[in-house]
Amino acid sequence: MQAGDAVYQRLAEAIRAEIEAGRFGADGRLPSEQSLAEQHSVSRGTVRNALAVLRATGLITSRRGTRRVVLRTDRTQSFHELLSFTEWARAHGEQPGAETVHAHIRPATQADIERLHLDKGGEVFDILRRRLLNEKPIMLERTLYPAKVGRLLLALPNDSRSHTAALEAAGIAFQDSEHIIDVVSADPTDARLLGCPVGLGLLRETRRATDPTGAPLVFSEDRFLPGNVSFSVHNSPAVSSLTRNRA
Amino acid sequence: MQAGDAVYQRLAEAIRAEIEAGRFGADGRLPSEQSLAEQHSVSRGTVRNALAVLRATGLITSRRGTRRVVLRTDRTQSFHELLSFTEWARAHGEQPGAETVHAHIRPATQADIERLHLDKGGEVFDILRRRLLNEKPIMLERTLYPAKVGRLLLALPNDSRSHTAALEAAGIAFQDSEHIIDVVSADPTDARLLGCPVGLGLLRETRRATDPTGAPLVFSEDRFLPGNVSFSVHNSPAVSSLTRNRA
DNA sequence: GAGTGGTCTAGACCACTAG
DNA sequence: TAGTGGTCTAGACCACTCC
Repeated sequence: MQAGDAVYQRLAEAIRAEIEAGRFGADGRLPSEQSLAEQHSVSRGTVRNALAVLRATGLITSRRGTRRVVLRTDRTQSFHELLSFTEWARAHGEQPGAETVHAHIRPATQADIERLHLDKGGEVFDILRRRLLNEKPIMLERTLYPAKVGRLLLALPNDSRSHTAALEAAGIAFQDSEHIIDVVSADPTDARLLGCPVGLGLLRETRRATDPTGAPLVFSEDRFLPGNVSFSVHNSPAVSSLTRNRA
Repeated sequence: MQAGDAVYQRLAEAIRAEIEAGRFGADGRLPSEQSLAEQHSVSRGTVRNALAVLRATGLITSRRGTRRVVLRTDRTQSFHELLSFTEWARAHGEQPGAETVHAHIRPATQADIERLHLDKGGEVFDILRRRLLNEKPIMLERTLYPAKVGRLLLALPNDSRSHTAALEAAGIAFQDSEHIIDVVSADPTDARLLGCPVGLGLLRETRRATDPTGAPLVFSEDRFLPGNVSFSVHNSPAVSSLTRNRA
């Protein structure tokens, strides 16, 4: 949503907007770095920083000798939409919903201590929510916040509000996130709350987000009913963010 | 495997090796950009290029005001390991295997034409392989190559050799890849070849790789038996390569 | 041969962290 | 206040694409 302060971030946003508006057409060629630099009165280095952002998301190509080419003109997803189910659903023009199954502060287990880098004897804010899309349940979300973060959330009355947005408004900065994607078999709780048979294969996304110091802000595990969502990743040799792991 | 020609790529590799060797310790602080530049007799810009590579893979942090910190010391995965099942398995010290179910050149369907950007009336090299890990079947791999690429592969006698490695040896350059991950229900063919019940939820990875001009080199769909592999992605606000999609 | 993106340099200023 | 990474500039040379 908010454009960054840096010139290259604002420039990236401007170019992205032009691409989405079809300014260069699908398969269109972008202006040269040189001319973009002149048009926006910045140096070539700044233009390159901006284009690197778009390159990393697979929006444009990059190849020595020829102009950059537009690969897609569709809306791209922000980092925030990846962390917030609510923002993601809204951006897709769908009606997000949430029903809290439970939400309470409890002592951290050994696993929690490791996942959230807590001190021994720490507490966590443990939330289980059933997520709806257009009033149909599609996902079960188990979220753990360090108690310090959780207490901020407990002050919020509204169940349907985005936790992520609320935390950002409170000055909590999300810096990095690590996502693990695999399949898990529906247990009796999943089956009851999602209305599916026990043993059905659910798409699972386990996620941990950290603040700029590397301190974990949230650990969560989402289980999606099959056929509702997929995840996609763009990769190039220079920056490879996806890894395949042995389970 | 082969380090790139660029100074920053070789430097990134050198620093990565030092990290993996535990040179700075887990949670250790890296030398400043300034001192790295002096040590390696390069400019700070080149050092920053190198560190950006490590940053993108989640190996090190990046935060204004403080030294960079090592996040992980474990082996990182190369772009090639993401494209080649064989290389990936070997890197994990496991025994990869492949049994070809079928492999033939056939006319492209309409779907193939779109996926591989073929001309009307084009042909594809269609391969179905059962993949083994330590002699146990774990994945079914349906691969489509444009006939032009496929003919290169047909010249190879050995079934167990990595197709990706063979193509690279033949001068084919992989530039970008797009991966889509979701769950799919095992059909009768999957069940028979993987030895699982029909309807079991399989982890599916659909992948398309392109050459530097953006021309598709391969389209493939892998279906993994649950519990064998997972995928992980590292994301940060500046470069967000993961997206969640509505199926 | 002209134009393009990839790489590298050298220097500058700023925002932020930490002692 | 000193040190650090983030950003921006200006200029250079090269590898590559395409005419």
